[in-house]
Amino acid sequence: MVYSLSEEDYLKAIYSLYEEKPRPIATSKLAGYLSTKASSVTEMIQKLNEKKLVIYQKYRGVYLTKDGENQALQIIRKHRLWEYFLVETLDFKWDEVHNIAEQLEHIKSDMLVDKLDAYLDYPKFDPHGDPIPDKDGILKDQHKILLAEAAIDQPMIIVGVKDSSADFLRFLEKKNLSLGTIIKVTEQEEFDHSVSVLHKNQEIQLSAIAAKNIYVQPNDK
Amino acid sequence: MVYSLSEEDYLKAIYSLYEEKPRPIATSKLAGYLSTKASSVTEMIQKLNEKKLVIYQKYRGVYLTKDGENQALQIIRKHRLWEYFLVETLDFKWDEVHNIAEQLEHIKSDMLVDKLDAYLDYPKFDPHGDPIPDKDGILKDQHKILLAEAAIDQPMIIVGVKDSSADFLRFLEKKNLSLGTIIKVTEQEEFDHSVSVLHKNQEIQLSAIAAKNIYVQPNDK
DNA sequence: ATTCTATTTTAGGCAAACCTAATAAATTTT
DNA sequence: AAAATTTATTAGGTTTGCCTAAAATAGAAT
Repeated sequence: MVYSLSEEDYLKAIYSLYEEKPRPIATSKLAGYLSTKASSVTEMIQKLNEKKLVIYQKYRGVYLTKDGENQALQIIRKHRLWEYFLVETLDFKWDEVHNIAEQLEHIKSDMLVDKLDAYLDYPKFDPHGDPIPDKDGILKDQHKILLAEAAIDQPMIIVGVKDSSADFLRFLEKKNLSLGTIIKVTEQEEFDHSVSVLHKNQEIQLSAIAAKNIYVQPNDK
Repeated sequence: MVYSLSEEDYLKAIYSLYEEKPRPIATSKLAGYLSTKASSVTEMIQKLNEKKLVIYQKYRGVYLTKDGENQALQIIRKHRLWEYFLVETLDFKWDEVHNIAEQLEHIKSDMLVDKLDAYLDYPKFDPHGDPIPDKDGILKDQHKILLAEAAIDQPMIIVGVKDSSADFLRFLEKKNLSLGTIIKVTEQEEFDHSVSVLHKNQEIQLSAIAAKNIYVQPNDK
């Protein structure tokens, strides 16, 4: 089955929303997330309900069926693969890719997704550190933690950011930190919770605020 | 200004149509090309006329304004860049890329086009041998000729095909011929106009029909 | 020059997705 | 538990892009 751009946006939105908040998603939550009106949401989820992509009961919110979830995962897969492509292949910055990926995720071609995936060498995480679902919709889980919580002297790899504002990404660039950078916490300051990290024999100072916005993962595997 | 998917399709169609047939394009020509009805075409070109992208006069057909032509060229630029990307980077076959590029050409991001162009190293021709307009909409002209018309013993490079059916492309593959292959005509048969070409010390026989569907260019550049 | 034919335009509708305003249901407050 | 408030749904419109059928025009044939 092939779905409209709007239908795809709704499926993705529902999935995204219940990663944090619990299922059934309220109509108003969706309307807020999609910058649309509650009445438009009601209309659309009724349609998706008929297509058996969601379970919807009047006044009780909505959640995805297995089928709807698979669809959502495939869209998210495409979104994140394209983000990875934009950053790794075309040299975009982390914060520039979202809008473009929002468009690219709707391109319909299984072959394209497969070939892109292969070309990128089957990446497991996108540039923001979020996992990329595989062909079957399976997500590798992340084990990512905040740099602020990393143990001293353990080699870590930067896998993403929590704050993906242009300001923060520029800040990281200035400090020579980016996706894939391998660092080691050498010191944690008691009084302001700032940290010192070592990167290629260079000592870098990061405030608590910065350290709480960088995701890292133990560098083994 | 940003235009709808349909508007873009119409602009591109008008441009494509008057590469062959003369300007003003008839409503029915456009309808045929776009697989839509004449009444729909009338409606749309009236809208494009108001937006000053085309000049339209009742019953007398339509042609592009300078602005409309620039828009069309930018869409064609995107289409052909993406085709080049799909074939060169993702290893698609020539005949598989058109539908996907039809979708990708509508992605809106100047930066994406620039970066893609740079990544591909500013290609001048797409995999079918058609020229890719540059940022300013300038087309390099091709000097491509049919293999059937190539002089004997002059090294030529395959730059495209006229027939891009799956059948023909498979045929070429079987003969070990593809985009960029360098060949030399060694013999032209008088009686059936078939040709013999040399490719890496291998003699290949091609019928007149085949030779009339392969575009080549002198291999100097 | 008039008639015939083919093309084009206009008129009137339809579906998708959105909107505002009115109503209905659920939830919270008293 | 009733009233008040918040949230959700329905009703009725709008826009975009398509369609069919009817009317208008242009071009060809007599």
